[in-house]
Amino acid sequence: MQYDHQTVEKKWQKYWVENGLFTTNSNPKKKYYDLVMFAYPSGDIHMGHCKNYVIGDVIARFKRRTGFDVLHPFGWDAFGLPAENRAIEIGVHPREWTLNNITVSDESLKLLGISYDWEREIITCLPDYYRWTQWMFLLMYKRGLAYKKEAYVNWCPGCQTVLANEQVIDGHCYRSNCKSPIERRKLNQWFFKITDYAERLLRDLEKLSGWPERVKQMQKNWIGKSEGTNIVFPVKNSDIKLEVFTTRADTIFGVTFISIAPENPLLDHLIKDSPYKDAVHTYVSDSSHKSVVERAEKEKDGVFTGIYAINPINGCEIPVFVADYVLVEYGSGVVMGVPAHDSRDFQFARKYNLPIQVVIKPKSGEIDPKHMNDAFVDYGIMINSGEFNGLTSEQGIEAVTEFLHKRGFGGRAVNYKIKDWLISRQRYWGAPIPIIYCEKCGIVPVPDKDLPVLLPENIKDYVPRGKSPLAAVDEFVNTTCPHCSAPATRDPDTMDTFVCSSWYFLRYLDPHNKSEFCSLENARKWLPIDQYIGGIEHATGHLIYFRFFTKVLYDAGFLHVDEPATNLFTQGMVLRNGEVMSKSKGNAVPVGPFVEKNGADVARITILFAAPPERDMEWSDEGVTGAQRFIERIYRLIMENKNLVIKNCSVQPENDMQKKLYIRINQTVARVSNDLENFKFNTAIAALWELLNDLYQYKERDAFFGYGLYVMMNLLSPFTPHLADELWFRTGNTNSLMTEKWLDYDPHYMSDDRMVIVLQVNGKVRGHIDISRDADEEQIKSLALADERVRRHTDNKQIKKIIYVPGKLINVVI
RNA sequence: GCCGGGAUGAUGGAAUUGGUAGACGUAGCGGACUUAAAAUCCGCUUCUCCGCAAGGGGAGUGCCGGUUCAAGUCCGGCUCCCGGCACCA
Repeated sequence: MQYDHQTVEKKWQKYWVENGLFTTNSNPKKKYYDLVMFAYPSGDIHMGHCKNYVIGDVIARFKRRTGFDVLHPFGWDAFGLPAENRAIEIGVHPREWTLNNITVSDESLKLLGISYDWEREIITCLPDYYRWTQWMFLLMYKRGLAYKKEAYVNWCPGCQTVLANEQVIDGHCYRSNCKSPIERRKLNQWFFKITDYAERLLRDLEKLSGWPERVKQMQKNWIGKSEGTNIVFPVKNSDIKLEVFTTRADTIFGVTFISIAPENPLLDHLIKDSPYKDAVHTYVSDSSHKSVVERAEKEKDGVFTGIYAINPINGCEIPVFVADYVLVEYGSGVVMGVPAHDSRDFQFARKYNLPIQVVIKPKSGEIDPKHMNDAFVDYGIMINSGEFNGLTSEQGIEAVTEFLHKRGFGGRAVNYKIKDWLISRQRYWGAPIPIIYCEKCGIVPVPDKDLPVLLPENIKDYVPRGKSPLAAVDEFVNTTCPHCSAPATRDPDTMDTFVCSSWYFLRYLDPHNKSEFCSLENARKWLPIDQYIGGIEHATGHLIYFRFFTKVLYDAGFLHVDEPATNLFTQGMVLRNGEVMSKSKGNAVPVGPFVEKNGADVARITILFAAPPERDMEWSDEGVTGAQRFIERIYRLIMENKNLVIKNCSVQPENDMQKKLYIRINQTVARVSNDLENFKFNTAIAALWELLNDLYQYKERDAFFGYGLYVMMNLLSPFTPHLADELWFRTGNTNSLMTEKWLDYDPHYMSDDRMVIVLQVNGKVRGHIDISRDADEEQIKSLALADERVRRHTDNKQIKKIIYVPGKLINVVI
């Protein structure tokens, strides 16, 4: 009896859609928002992409059967560079390429039987969607969270555009087929002020108990909160004050120089009368030509500015250097140099023969300043520090900060590593920034009523040349000022696609709303996301951005929640031959042909059974073989016995064999239900496999056998929905299992009334006794001591004690 | 450097949180069915020692040590691997 997956799968896919089984109940009583990260349409999807979707689908199908109104939508993150690069290569319009990819990929998802509510599909490159992306920009602008500034930014020479910090990996472009070394350029760009939310983004991580610890830790590191002191160093013979940030105010007596970043805007003013002006300019110019990586890897160097600053704690004069190991964007872009207690400062001081003044000694022991090889960076006891001598570093930090604060030389300060989010991109295929520049009125936001600012379609040249291709489209750029109607120009840049993806989860809630991105009513119905599923690679990008957007919308009164997702699950990747599955590596398994040959349910089992879902899995032919056998064996067994299937077993088990099977059945219901709640799909399938093996072994064709078959097909439905529904149908039902309530188990038959007690002597297993569950401790002990194998080890020995773990084991200690 | 996570048979992986290590699958071996093969069904498979056998002993979850009647699981110290951040002052 051969299982004809092709016919069966098509039939049920059609049935599900025609009967609206994937359609969301728009008035949920008990809502469950099950969301997988949407996708970039870079071609047809392959099995590597599908793991995510299969996991989401299992959850959706399970939750529906346990009484939830499930929202399970999908969509496409459709703007972005690959489409544009394709356009440059082969001349097809990015829109056409993207929409084609979406069409074929949607088809593949349907072939796998993923239960998306297709009526809610969203595509970010369509004006209906991106008008709201633009609206989000304007909201940020109105709330003072979008601003334009001239700044040093990450420039990708490959993509010919700027990138956000989150898109620079080890000094290189994040795009896997670019990876160019990032350069620094000073450009006038739009930023989102995510730093205003740094503290809340950090603090609220505590609320996210349903998020993996790893992701929270990564976000914490990324936000990088650092508490310390701002210290003001007045400049000698000048009104300029240099402010530095330090976490080690206790080392202030050891400051022997100050370093300022070459890009620091204070610098020009500082050196305007200095005789060392030219040398400084040369140094600044040199370092501006170095890439981020080059600067990080070279030896620390700098140049004296000819300027001296005054240490506010003791009035000492100290030289000011320009040094490009100082980051302009962190703190104030000026640092105090304490060579004795900071490794970088130590190297710098050695190179330029600056004094190394020891002011902290270890809590036990001494430091010999003459023979130091490196800085002493640990906390210790303050020395050579005047009235502060003898304080511990912890006390010293407090005391010095307090001292300076009282005298107006600074005070407590907090710094974050996270930087404002640069969202301008000098590329075509994105949502245009809805801003107009007017000579008279300056920066003018496009009024809401004029949205969307349409991306022009008739563009001839996509090739990036350092500015947006839109700058060359006169019909687009030239407009009139919304304020004064004078001729004006549009911003030619488009937005980072991560802006589009920061709010997409809201559009699903109300995808056809023409007047709002989402009504508050719909937001209240569905938010927060109950389960979000996606890749770990988004930990410090998208997963921070969408939290940021949620908080801004909450503050503006558009949402009632300030965190988007209560639970997050990060799935592992799909590998083949040891490498991540991808089209470009040539190891991808395309969906269409695989499903044609083996079936969607085989694909689903292969993915789910190979490894726990959070771990990387290797796609192997052996895995496919196993999944195939699993499905065939179930089909055969149930079809051969289809007349025996019964929905409940009203009889009580009469013999041990029946009881054993009935217990197995109940245990399986419990195990599978529990595993489904905990993302343990591999062990859930293993439990089903055990039940299957037991059913094969069971020779009686009685009610318990028939019930076992019934339970089997029921529990299968989240994993292999086509097979399950087909069996359900063939055993006399006219509906889909999707609309059947999930099974309960009979609590009276969860375990045998007999138990197996493990017999140990000194912790070593020596035997077992099979005994009634009501047996008391004394009875068991005496049986254990009488056991032949136990006696072999206890005879002629003195028994010290006997440990009895109820229902489990007995350990005789000799 | 800092912060996470991990290491279990030939192999993917189980193990109710301290209580029979190796569930389930794959591969391999053997058996049944078959003229034969495939498929299917049924068994065996951590290493090692004693035994013709039934059976019995010993060791074993990266390494070393500890706690405990009992450790893959807890504690201390390492080794290696993977991931994140990294000139953050």
